[in-house]
Amino acid sequence: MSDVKLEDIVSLAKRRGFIYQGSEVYGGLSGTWDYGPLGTKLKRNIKDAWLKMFVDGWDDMHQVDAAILMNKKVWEASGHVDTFTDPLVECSNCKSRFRADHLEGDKCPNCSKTGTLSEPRQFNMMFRTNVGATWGSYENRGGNIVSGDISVKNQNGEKIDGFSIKEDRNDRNSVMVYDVNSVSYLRPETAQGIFTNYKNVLDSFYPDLPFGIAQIGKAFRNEISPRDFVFRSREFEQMEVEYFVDPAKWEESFEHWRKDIHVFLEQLGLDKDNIHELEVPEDDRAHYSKRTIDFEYDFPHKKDELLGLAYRTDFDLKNIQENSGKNMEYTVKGTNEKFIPHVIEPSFGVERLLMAVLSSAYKVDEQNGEQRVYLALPEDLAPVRYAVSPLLKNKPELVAKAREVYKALKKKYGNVMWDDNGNIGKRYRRQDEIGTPHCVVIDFDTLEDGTVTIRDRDTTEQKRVKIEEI
RNA sequence: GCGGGCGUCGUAUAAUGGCUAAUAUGCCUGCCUUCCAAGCAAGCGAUGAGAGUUCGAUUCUCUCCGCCCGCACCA
Repeated sequence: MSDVKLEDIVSLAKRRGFIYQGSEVYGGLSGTWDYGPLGTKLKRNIKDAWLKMFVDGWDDMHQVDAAILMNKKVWEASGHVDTFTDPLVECSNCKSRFRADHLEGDKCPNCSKTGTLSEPRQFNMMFRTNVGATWGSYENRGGNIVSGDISVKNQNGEKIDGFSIKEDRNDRNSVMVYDVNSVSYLRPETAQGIFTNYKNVLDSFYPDLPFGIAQIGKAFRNEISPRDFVFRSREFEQMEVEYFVDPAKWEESFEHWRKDIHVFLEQLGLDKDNIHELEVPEDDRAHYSKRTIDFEYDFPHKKDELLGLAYRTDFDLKNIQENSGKNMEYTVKGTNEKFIPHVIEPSFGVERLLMAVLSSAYKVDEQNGEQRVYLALPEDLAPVRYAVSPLLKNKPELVAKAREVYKALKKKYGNVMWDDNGNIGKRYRRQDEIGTPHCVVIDFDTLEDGTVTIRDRDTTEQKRVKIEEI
């Protein structure tokens, strides 16, 4: 288990400019987090590592970047509009909640009253409207009105469930209803942006099977209770691949992915002992999946899902073919064999990886009798790779030389920070906390022989090297 | 969503129905400092938002917002 406290991570993330509460100046917005300069860099490095490994590192991988807003039909065909809900019911008497499919009859299992169970569902799609809201009426069920817990009729008198609805405070029988025809959903997964472009990529490249289409992008879910820092939020970033395979060979590719995922996680510095594979049983799998492995990680809050690997069959392409009328078949070159490819889908959450990286890198040790906190980030992930300091900042010749070294390193590596704050010990501690692997210090010897000291974050040891050798 | 707890400088804590809301750290300016949070001096910085009670509210009450914990949920 992780022995780092979540609050320590949150505090450091805030203090050092990794992650801030979303909309903080206005009191925040539940389930949103903003990334500060270092958090943005760390996130970028994680995404780069992923691209390097799975897109650049695999053959026949094609990256796309689809629009977040998509035609409504995408989500109707994918099954999300119908099934992407939590089938909960609530007792209007005792307020307890239950899964609708676990109940028998209309008796509340908690307080035993009958006829008190509502007909709610939590709609997990987020959406935006293209035009302003209109006013409509709803069937008042009595008691407290809860958004998502009432039904709304559209202009044709048909019941529409699940939309977030705002009460008119002046008239409790009137609510604001969004015009259904103007709705476009915020994608709850990036996958559909890939499937909808499958045909386009085929037309441009016609890659041999197996091949993959990769995408990194934001996704949105109307989570009931965002929780555990950035672990579960309403807006998050996914890195997904749809890997198209011959249905007869899906297991081979599945296994390939499974292995590479472990390699990747190790590269991020995650401890093998904290990573657990969970074979998801049929009952818990998504509606499209024939096999799913959840990769779980020992987070500070608890063991929880880090990413998923799913065999998605031909569910999506088949749906698209049926709903769009367009042919999604793949023709094997040479044999002219035709079939709809099946799909292996590894799905990574950037924030979850970031949280795992932070919590595994968070270390506390003792230096000269004092507690030291440092982030043992892998070199490629560290937001700052080199910090450059003059040993003393009131000696112009040292400062000038240090500036020179800084400029050269900055040009070479990019993520290099100038630091002349306080004294040298303070700088080391500060750089430790943001996970800078190397501190370069220019002293009087540098002026003589062109060598500098490089101090290592994890061991605190220093050695002298020529400037050019860095 | 329900129930419980909480919300004070960037961070970590203290205190208070009435005095300039304190301490450490941080940040900033200057001095000093020849390698692991040294020192001196000056400065910056907070009661989540709104309403109510009150002569007076950061403190009491209510609503909202947010965070944490439990339940539930997370195809």
